[in-house]
Amino acid sequence: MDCSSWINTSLDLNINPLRVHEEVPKEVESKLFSLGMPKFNVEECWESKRPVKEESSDLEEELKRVTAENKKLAEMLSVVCENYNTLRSHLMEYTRKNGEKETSPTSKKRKSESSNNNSICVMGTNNGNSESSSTDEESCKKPREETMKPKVSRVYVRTEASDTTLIVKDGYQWRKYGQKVTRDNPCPRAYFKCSFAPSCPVKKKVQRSVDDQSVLVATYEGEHNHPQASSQMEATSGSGRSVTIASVPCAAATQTLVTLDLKKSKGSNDSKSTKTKVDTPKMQQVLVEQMATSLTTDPNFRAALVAAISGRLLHNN
DNA sequence: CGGATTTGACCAGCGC
DNA sequence: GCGCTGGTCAAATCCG
Repeated sequence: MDCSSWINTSLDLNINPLRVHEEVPKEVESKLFSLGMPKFNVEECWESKRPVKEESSDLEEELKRVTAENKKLAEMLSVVCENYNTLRSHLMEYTRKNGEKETSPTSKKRKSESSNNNSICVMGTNNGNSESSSTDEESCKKPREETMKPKVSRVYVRTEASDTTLIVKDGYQWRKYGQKVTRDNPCPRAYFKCSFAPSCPVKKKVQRSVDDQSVLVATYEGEHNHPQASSQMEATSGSGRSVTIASVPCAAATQTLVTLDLKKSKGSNDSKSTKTKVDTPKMQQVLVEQMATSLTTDPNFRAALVAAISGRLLHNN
């Protein structure tokens, strides 16, 4: 996976050379300050180098050094990305294995359901991106048979409390086949089957949360055996809500709560605004902040960054 | 008119 | 065994 496709790690160091002799660009300064970097004055850096302006060889040397550091930084960043991707894939694999372990042979239908909530996402990011299929429709109709239990994930979607529809737009096409009022919740539960592919065994239950009526709880059972049909969905669904499900492992391991306020997207017709390739914008933000924090706590990185920026300024000049 | 949704009936698991 | 409950079916209805 190419990490650059979903997180822009570019430091965007191409600062306008015209402003070099004036002051540090406000956005750069505020960015560095927000990252916990001490305010530094490029002017001072520049001035401090002026006495040696005649010694061009020194400058060139310095330039080479800074360029090398810059290159090194870029390499470090790519290594960090690689490590992150490796860890992430390991985590996904572990989560999947854990899920299979927990969903293995259970004889009783309802007992298995209660112990099967192995994957919980609080959405925004719900899991609809599974590729493999473990059961067919027939096995779903005969839960007593010794079959692999379908993977179960849960997704929480924030909507307007006044919105009575139980539609969670997740990139797949669903056909409602039933609705039931359950004992523990006065709000009806809606039952959906994936209608994009006739053989797709995935089912979805949607019900409002008892605690918070503005939160829809969508429970997914099984895994899709076809690609995501988000484009079709966006064209056919009547709901204004739009959620693109990410393949973030629904993290029974981390139980990270990420909510997506769908009210914002409701007013907007731009379906792309909530559409991300992998993660939700909030997840991206969290990841970027984590990366920024880990990087800025490294004194070596700070020094290298200052050198890289000043070097770039010199280079552009 | 065909596909999607609604809704009452039916079935099966589970606890007592 | 019986009643409760969740899940599914399928006829009726709706809607584009």
